Amino acid sequence: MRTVTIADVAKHAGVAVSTVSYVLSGKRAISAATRQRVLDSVRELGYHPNAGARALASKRAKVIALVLPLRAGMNLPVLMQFATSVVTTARQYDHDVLLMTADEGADGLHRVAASALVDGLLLMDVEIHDPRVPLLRKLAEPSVLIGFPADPEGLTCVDLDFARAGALCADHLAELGHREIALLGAPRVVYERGTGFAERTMAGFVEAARRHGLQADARPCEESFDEVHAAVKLLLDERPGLSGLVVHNEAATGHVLGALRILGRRVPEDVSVVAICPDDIAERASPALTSVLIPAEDVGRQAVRLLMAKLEGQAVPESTLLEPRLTIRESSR
Amino acid sequence: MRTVTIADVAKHAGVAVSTVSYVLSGKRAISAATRQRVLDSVRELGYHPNAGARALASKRAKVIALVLPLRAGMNLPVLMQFATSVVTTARQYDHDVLLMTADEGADGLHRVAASALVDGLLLMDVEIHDPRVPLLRKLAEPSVLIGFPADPEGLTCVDLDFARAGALCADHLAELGHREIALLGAPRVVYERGTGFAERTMAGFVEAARRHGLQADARPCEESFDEVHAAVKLLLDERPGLSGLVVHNEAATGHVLGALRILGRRVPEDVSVVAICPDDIAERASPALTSVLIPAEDVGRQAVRLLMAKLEGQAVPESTLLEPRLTIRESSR
DNA sequence: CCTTCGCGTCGAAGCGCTTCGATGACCTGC
DNA sequence: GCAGGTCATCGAAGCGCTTCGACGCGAAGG
Repeated sequence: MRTVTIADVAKHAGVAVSTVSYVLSGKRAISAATRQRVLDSVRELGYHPNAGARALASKRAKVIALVLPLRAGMNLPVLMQFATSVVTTARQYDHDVLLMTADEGADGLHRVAASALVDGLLLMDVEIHDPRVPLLRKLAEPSVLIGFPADPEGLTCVDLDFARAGALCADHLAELGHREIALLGAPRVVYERGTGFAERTMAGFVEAARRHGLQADARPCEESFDEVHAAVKLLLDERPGLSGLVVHNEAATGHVLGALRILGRRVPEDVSVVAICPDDIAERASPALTSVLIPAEDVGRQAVRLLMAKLEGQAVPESTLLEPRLTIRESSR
Repeated sequence: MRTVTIADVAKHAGVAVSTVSYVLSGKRAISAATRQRVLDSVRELGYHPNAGARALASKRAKVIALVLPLRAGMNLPVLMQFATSVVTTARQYDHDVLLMTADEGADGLHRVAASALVDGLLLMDVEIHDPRVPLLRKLAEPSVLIGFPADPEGLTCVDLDFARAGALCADHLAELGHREIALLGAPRVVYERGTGFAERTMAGFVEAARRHGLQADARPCEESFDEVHAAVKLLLDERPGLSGLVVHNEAATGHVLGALRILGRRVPEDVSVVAICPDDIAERASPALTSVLIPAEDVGRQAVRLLMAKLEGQAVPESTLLEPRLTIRESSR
């Protein structure tokens, strides 16, 4: 069973090859009658354009690269949600997604761009001093970054507004009347790496707390139960008056609740807890956690949209910050 | 800056286009001198073959599709590890990976195959009665499945030997002298969906326990703390003599430990716990869990190898089962 | 009535690569 | 010294598609 080509369709419909092409791309007017005849033939023969040929002739592969970090300390469920939404959104624009891991590094980006395998790049988990950023500027390949490097000048970046997220948590706790609050963040290594989002959350939190005149405290937090337990214990020992706790560390969220239980603090009676995490985790915890969700889907969708706009040659804003949303559940009062 | 083509390289090296092609593919003998000259030109000009043109002419895109499920109840970290190892291994064979989500369904498979976007398919999380399987047979596109459908006849399937994994746990507990043991599995929905691996683990466990003359019990297990707590409590109430517990549910693993702690059972003094999960989770738990690891990386690597072999036209075994490995840590004695 | 225009369609020229058959140059052995 | 055989290289024919310019035709305009 030889594969069906555009020539087969043309013959079957009794038109020229170019006519079929124009029907399919809509780049020239075609009479309704002809269009219908062609479309029928396409369906009947089960025609699918050959991707390579199309890419070669049109210089558009209809594929974008998704560069995932896949390294320690990352938040897998969020990453996954994100990847899903990227794929889904890309498909809506009739594009496919090539998966790349960051360990191919800059060479990898160069390779896929130079070989015209992809039309654009989507980089996740961009760091403050990301070695890929300078290359990106050189390549002049359309790209969108998730996260912010130190100097976003001339790039297109999307992210949740983490500063606002941190602030939102502090606002919420302040509103409830708490006077002493703290934030438990990502593992130390994440800060050392200079990943922007973790720092920005802390900064937003501290700043908002200061504005409200609260006593606040923000520190990294490792992910094993024992370390979480130790950290929570230390915190409670040092700050007896502490009554509000923000957790921005998915893996640790459950452990924090466990540690509080063991340390004899009730949630929310003794300590109010607010998490920054996806909704499903917050809902599954017990008690269900008041949370600021990380809108991975929105970010993915938005990133793809921006990239598509760039592929069309449209101008797009340099930075897009997505507004966080607080959902109140059982863990805060 | 026009992009460099093979013709540019040919001119620069003073040879024919076909000679450059043969140097690069190694499909015909080329004198050492010429080869070197061509290679130098390639480097100097920074030449990267155009993927579309190559695909068109050679009928090989050097891209494989990775079809991920991305639905509820899946084990994200494992999935991620798996995806990483697939990408890495594929790159070793000079192939790239196109990411597809299962919700594109059979149409999606058909599309990428018919458009020659990819040379082969890697399907994850195959179910017993998977709607994609019949299509796969029709397509005659080289493919490898992770997991086993009801009838693997004529397909190529790879998976961890879950029956052995379950058995290994039972063996281990029997050896330690436990007489009453139980297995807490995946959420009920996973069994209802007919995902093979969960069932096979249970079967292997039960069978091995029977062989050792142990009293055994295997049940599904949800993933919220409350439900896990309830399930563990019920189990201990019903089976006071229970002293060995196997957990085959990543999300629940931590909660089981928490529940036992709350219910006043020490691990491993009162109850020995064995988990079936990736090593990092087992190590991070406290106490560190004796575990059978899910070798996601091996599975990914093996799957890609098999697919590449098929692309070369080689015959490959219908089914490949990867041997599980038990690592003894602190949670069992 | 003839020119002009726009619409719908066609033919052909590539896009950059692989691959097949052909062509020399050079060696071997009788 | 020449037929036969290698070895290295070349030229050209596609692969299946897009796109540009051209063309025929009926409608509109003078």
